[in-house]
Amino acid sequence: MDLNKLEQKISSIVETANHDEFIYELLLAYDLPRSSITRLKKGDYNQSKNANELIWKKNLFFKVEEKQDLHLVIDEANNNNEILKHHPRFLIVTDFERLLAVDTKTSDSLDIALTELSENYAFFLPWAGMEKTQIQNLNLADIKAAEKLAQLYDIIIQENHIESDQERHGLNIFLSRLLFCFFAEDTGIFEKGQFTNAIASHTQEDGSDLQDYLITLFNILNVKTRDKQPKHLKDFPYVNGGLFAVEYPAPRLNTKARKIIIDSGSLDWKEINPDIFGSMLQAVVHSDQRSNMGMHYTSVVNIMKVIEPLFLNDLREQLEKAQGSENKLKKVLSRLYNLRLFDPACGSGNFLIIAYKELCRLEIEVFQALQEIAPLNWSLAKSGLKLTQFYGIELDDFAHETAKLSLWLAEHQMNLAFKEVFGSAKPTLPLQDGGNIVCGNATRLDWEKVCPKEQGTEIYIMGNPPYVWSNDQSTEQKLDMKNILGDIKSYKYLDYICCWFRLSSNYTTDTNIKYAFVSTNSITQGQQVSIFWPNIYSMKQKPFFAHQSFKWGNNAKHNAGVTCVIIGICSESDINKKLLYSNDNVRTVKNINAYLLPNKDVFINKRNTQISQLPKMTYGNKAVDGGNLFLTPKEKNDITTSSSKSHLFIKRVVGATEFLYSKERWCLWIKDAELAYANSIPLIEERINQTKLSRLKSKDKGAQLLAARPHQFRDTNTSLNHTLLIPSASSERRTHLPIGMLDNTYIVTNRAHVIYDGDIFVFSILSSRMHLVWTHGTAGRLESRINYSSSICYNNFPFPDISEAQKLMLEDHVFNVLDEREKHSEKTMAELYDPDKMPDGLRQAHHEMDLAVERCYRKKPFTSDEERLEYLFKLYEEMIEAEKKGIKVKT
DNA sequence: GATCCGACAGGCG
DNA sequence: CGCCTGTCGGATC
Repeated sequence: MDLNKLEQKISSIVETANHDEFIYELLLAYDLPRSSITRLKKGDYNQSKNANELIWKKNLFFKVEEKQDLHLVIDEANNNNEILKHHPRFLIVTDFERLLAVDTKTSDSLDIALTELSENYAFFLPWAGMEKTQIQNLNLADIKAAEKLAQLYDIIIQENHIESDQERHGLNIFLSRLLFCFFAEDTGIFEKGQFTNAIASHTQEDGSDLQDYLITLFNILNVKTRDKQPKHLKDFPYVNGGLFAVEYPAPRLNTKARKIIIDSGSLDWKEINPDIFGSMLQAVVHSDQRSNMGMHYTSVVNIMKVIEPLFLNDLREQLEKAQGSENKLKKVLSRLYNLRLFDPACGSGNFLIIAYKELCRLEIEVFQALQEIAPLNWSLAKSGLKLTQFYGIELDDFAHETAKLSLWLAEHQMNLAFKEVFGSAKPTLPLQDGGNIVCGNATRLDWEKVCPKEQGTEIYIMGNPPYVWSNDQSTEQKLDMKNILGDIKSYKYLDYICCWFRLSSNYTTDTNIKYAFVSTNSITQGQQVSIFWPNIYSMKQKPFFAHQSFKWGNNAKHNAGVTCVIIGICSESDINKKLLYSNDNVRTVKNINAYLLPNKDVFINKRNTQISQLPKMTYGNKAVDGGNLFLTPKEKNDITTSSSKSHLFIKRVVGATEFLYSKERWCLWIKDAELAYANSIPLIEERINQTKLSRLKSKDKGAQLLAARPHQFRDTNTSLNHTLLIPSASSERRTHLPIGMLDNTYIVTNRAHVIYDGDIFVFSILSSRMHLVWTHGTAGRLESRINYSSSICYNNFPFPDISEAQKLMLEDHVFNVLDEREKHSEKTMAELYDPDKMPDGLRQAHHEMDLAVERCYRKKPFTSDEERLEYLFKLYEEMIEAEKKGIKVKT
């Protein structure tokens, strides 16, 4: 929804629409379906029997009332069950002079002159699917400005030949300067409206001389003294500051572009949030990102989660302790001025901007405290914070220009805040040196050149670097990985973000510098942990605070689908306390390990044999068939009715979904010797051919080789008797892993792990709380789901050697659990193991089985999952030690 | 030959 | 559109 257009439409409705059409036009403006509105007009949808009234289920109650007081009318409607039973979202009454409205969901109300309706368009945005909770933290000024810019950008691209990097860079600079001017004329840097008024009155309507005009103007902004120029140019103040220092071309512009520029003057630029706006702008110049504007910018909430524990809380504490002491307060000031903040993946600079604003607020507090105790010395408060304290690296040229610009805008906003408190502030113009934002690849630049470690400074590194897992890394990124992480064994399994952790640790070595990043949680789970983190630990660096997994979220229309963690790292010797955050909880813990658990440091390595006396677990059968070897019940039926012998080649197939939700699925399962016969059935032959084609098309060499036997899955494993099944990905909410026990007629796919013909008692181990706790602690995750693995989770699971008698006893419990499941054979496994719906009998059977399994470890019962995990980690280490020495652990 | 993972992806209410 | 929960097969060792 284009908010600028919406606002315009509403204002024209108010001006021109006749009274009968008013409400329908209004609904149309919010993009409600035209056909529904037509039927509403005809009366089909109108639930009201009264004249001058309209009730549209779930959407609207509308009444025209020209005699009574509108307040009484709307209150009455809001208490009228005949109206409310249709659940209208909005109640609106009007006499076409004033308009009153109530949002029945939020109880917000509106009481305005009808002419003010367009300014209040946001009130009815829920009609367009935008809830107030969504809009609340979202500045509509940002969206509207970004939309305007997008329109302008599109015209410039059409009218100008922009292809080379240099041309693109020129355009980026131009947009950045234009933005500055809009902002400047709305916030007192220029005269109010000076920029757009000058364009309106001194350039041709067709836009033909606008290009030259802007080039001239931008040049003048860089000149300190003017004389010969005409007055309308001379009146602009001297800006400088690098923004206008170098002469760049301006693009050709046309009538429409000129109009957009002039119209932009009426937007609310002073309401712009430089942090978020920058991210939206980025989407303007990358048209592929338009649909998800700002998907990857970090929300202010998450930025605070990084900077507060990293340095802000410490500064606040110091300020608290300094209250009443001029000396101590002066120390806080000098500490503020010696801070250096460095974001090596800064995007459009939102971390730096938020940090800058927070430091300014702190500085204001310090000055207030100083004025209180020594008013004579501190009557003239003058901010000493400088943009040059902020450092950044950004790959994208436009984003890096935006970051520089946004820092200036933030500086001006903070100057205004300063002025509000102290009555005066340093002048914004001429612009001072900006932030040290470098455009380039952070993995290839020398960070010490970007942000030199000067004596007496206190440096913090922070940000939200890019997450790219191995399969998605570009050739370029793979090269970066090799350069930064190449010395680490199996580094190719790591996420791209590890480059930033490595480089930060290198930068931080032998200093008291601290760093913290928002990261994908996958580097703290599964296989990446033991590949990556020992390298950081060996540099004597450790996490000193961490946020456990939380779902990524910001105000973008479409959020990125990823679950994040935040990790703060510094030299071990600099840590005095460790804070572990989970959701809204904080606790001080003795240790934060690389899994971000409050346990001792462990690294669970992949291994391909079992550390305990347990049978081999493998992966289910992988098809790599483009879907052609799988059959729905209907497809299976089509084949079996076409040929009487075809059922010989069809088997029931089970992956995680089929197992958990009792879904029926079949597959072709053909032995080499039967191939000729199978091929004689046309429906089967067709599928085999399609499989071959699909395999030949694959980028993967292994898949291409498989094209030689397209009648089969890549793997062809089955059991003689029974199969234990563990879903590879499954919900983390369950209190027990849903383990399957299948007979030998089933084929299991690679969506599940399997133990073929293993001892029955193993079922009890896999189902146990002990194993679940271990799994939660060590396995990889799909977001927050369990991504079970054999080489990390199962093969490393410590379980004592037990006697035959104990095995028999565990088996009894297994049959107990299976019996309990059988009692509810109509239910799916997902229902049975839903923590809210689990039948009592099954829960009890599992509980007894848990106790039996736990007695294998020790006599004393476990009292908490933390205790269980601690015990398992300890036993794991002992078993690894013992294995090295070639002995067995006594349990 | 074996397998871990997804700035996800698909279904449902 | 937000919530819930696991497909499929590439990239890696």
